[in-house]
Amino acid sequence: MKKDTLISAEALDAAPHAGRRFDRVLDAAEELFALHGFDGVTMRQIAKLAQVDVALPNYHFGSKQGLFDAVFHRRAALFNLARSNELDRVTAAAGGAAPTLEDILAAFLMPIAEAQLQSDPGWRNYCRLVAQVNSSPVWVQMMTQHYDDLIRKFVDMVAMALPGTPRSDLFWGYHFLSGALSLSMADTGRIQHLSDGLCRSDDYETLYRNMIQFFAQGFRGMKING
Amino acid sequence: MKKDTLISAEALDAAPHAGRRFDRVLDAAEELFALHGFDGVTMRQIAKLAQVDVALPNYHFGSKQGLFDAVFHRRAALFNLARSNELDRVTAAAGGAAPTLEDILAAFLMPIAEAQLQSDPGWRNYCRLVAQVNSSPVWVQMMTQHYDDLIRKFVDMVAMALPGTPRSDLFWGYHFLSGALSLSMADTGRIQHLSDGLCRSDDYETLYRNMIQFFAQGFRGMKING
DNA sequence: GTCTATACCGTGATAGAC
DNA sequence: GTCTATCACGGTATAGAC
Repeated sequence: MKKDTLISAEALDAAPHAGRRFDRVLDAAEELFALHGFDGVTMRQIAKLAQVDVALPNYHFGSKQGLFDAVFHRRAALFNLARSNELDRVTAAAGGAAPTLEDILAAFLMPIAEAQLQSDPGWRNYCRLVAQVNSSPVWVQMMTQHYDDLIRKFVDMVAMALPGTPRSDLFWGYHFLSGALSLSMADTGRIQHLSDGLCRSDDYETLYRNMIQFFAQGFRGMKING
Repeated sequence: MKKDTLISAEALDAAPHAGRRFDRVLDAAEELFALHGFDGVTMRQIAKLAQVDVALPNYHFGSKQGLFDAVFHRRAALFNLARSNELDRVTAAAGGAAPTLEDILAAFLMPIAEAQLQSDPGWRNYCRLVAQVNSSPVWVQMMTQHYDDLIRKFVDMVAMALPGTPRSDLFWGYHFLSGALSLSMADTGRIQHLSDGLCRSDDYETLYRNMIQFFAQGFRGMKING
């Protein structure tokens, strides 16, 4: 079996259940929550977009909160797996030595770039959702719930690539990376507008290529600090 | 007259109108919008927190949207002035030469650090609000409305400090900075939790000191790219 | 088991009376 | 400038159709 994408598309978009009411509700909720947040969306809007009855989302997911959780959960597992696998891959590829910062950053970021590059808007919507959750004092806990393990793994690998750098500095570095990544996932189009079209918001390749280089330099700069 | 803060506190927190119903509504709205976003807050909640009648916010601001705009607007002008002044100050201090990247970043960031360090929670709340607006596809336009001029000024100064770097790269660099800044303003406490307390979320001094160094390195790294 | 129609009850924004 | 009445809309429970 050929595997040409980091996130197996079959796992989700071409799933045997696709198109069924249950999944239409999830897709509709994902799209609307991504744009307007939890409170900006009503169950009635979701039901309408999914072309199902108002009561159906509640039947399947118990409550609005339950639906939101299900939406967030659905792709988190796939994201974690893809990114964790990539981190393992570069570790293995480096033999016994520590992988380069660039390789670690690429492993951490490229599954996200790939998700945003999909023609299907589902992953892009999910990314937007993550971005909003990550910036909200009341919703962040969903991030810690689903992504802490992966992030600790990432920080540990950066630590190996930069021996001697204080661990707290590495976490600050991750904080900066997380912010930049979060804003990139939000995909608001602001950078395109701000740069008068010089940077294209849908040019994810350039975005992430620059990001890897930029943050590798940033992390290396912390080593001097002491 | 002694001026010991970048943002004059008198301009707002000790204003002659403080404590009046009109201002109590703005303060209450700021606090609630900052935590829950536009749709996560009801006019009744705002009125209750401000200890005014439900109808008063509408009387003064026309609508919920009008109130939100007023809240966002109120501190934007002060922020812009403080940060723009700082940029001018480092330009002047450098004589004819270009200021260093570190000085430019400090001028851009320190007024925000200072805002978050205020004992009064108003500025911290406002920062959170900005962070959420900045990450939302439907609300970003408020950022461009209020902050584009300042950001272009910042990018122009970075361009002078890094001659030869492609302008698009500088905008990508700003995009990364904006993300990191945005997440810092969101002040969700995640970095503290993630680092097991190694980084304290309220340690704004360390945060911004690291940020200046980290991003100066990042920006310099783009020059190599070509 | 899967889904629809509908009813319930609380709450929202706002207009108009005071 | 303040308060109240109104009416639409919110999430959800339930009864029963397929």
